[in-house]
Amino acid sequence: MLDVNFLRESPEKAKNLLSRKKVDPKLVDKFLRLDEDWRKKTVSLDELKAEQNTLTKEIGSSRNREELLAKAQILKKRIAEISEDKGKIERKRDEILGKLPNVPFEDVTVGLDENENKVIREVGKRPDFGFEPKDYFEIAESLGLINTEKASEVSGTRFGYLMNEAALIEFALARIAFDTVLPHGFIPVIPPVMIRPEVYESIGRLAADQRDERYFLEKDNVYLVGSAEHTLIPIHFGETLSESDLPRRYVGFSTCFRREAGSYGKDTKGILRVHQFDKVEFISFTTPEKSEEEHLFLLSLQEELMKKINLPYRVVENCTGDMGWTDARQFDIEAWFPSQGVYRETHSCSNTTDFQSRGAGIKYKTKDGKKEFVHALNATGFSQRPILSLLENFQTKDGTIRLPEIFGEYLGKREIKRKN
RNA sequence: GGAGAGGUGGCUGAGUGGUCGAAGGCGUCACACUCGAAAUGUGAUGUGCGGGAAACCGCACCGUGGGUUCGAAUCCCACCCUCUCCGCCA
Repeated sequence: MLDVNFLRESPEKAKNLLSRKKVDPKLVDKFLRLDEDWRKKTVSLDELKAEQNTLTKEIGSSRNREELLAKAQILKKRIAEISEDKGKIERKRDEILGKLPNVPFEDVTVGLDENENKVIREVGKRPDFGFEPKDYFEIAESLGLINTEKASEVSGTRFGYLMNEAALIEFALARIAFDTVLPHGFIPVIPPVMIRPEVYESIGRLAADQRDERYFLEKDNVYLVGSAEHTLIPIHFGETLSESDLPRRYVGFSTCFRREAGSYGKDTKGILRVHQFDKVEFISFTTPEKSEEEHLFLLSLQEELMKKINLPYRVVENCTGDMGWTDARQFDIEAWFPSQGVYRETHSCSNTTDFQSRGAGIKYKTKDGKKEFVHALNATGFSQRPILSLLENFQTKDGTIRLPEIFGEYLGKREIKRKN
């Protein structure tokens, strides 16, 4: 959630920045009106309670109880009334606060949607086939790597069996991702994939724009996570770290569950967009001063990964209209899909500043003893999508896949051939 | 799934209606002692919100939410969580 004091002290700035994220700036005014009202109610309620406290102490030690008790009765009623009033206002106020996403940094390109994302660089050589490249799904089916027909029979649409080399490549990618970041002090984690509603809410992942995206297990009152990030960030829920602990970095591997509500008809073929996939995720907690630097560091790790598996990619900085709810700045990495001649998102990299840590109560103690909220960052390591890009980029005319060198080490082989 | 125990400050652990934001211990910090350290002694040491230029003042917080009461850590109700034993289980 946003800092209430930021809204109080710099409402014009808040409105300006929020409107870039397509948020109605009137919400801020609405918030401030309710907030002022709330503060007034708080003052009068506190005064009455102070009165009650003194009165109550007198009753305990005094003899003319009758008189005082009558007074106390009246006070009690007034307190109940004002308290109810305050509660109502508070709920309305907080509801609006829940509708406000993190503000983007001032210099983020203002735009409506992904078409206005800023391309920062394109890296790697796109393959130059002497033939019409096939799409990953056709390749995968012919090589027995993906079965969606059976999966839809068994589980429904947007599921797939990842099979044979594809299954093994997933493990190879995960291992490459871990091996790449472990030397940088990342703590390896297999986190829980179920999360309690209060905690989910606290990190801004049940906000209006994504609530429908979550699977909820009613019987047990838990959500399935949409990313390892969701349980990795609250690994320090309610804790205060010390400045010398920062940056604190984690690398996690988990299955991710997404309902893909609202994406009906989008990418229905194949497994580019599925309800369940595995992903390696990087998380970092830093001081506010270091978070932009850390953000670039995480991005550099992602690029290192892409270079290791030789995928042509580009880096974009998301414009304000295409940023995540919790993000102040976001980069995406998009891998080349030659069959369509387009780049598709395979990674994202976000600086959520103190938006998530405020809700989750994750602080750090500065060297001079003050407590501040940490900045939290998250970035994709490898998910399943790069497998698809690999199949397309390293296909050959006879249908064999010739994988980059690193897979010799991590997969034990570099060729995927049609099984007679 | 069955049976039982329990949730109090950074930790541990007292507290069964007012004098309790909460004893004691540990830890942490400051000071003293010391060449320095350890040990010892003295003092300090929770969080959030609101008001205030500030000093400071007020309110709230003993798992969560309700209730009883002039007054609740303490009594009542519901829920959540943790632990132990049994059962089941990768």
